[in-house]
Amino acid sequence: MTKTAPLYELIYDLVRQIPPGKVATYGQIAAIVGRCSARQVGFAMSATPAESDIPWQRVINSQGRISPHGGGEGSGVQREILEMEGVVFNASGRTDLSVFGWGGPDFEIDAEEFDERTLF
DNA sequence: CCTATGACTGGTC
DNA sequence: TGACCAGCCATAG
Repeated sequence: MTKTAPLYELIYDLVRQIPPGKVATYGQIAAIVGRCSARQVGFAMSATPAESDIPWQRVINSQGRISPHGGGEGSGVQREILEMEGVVFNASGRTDLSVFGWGGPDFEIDAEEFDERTLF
């Protein structure tokens, strides 16, 4: 850890604000943070231990699908958690971001360049 | 400082 | 739907 707060902290804090039954995409998180791309979000998640209090399972890719980051079964567990939260998956293992897509922590965030929040 | 890498994204076939 | 290509940015060594 360096003296400067790693981008992870910002992402973690954001992920923690994701309500149950909702899912956010890497691009969405990156857009809210406004200081990185989706890849950094995924990288942050990889650095996030499963034992943390971070609902990393609520962070999925833009395809509304869970990223097969490790043992394929691991992603299966992630799906079960989301289903338990109230998220529904299709036969293809995808979720409807139009319904379960997270609209952000609120309509505002500490992001400075968060001008175009007209996504929804 | 430079190189390699990654749980991504969007477009195209 | 699934596979391939190129661009993206931060972290680690």
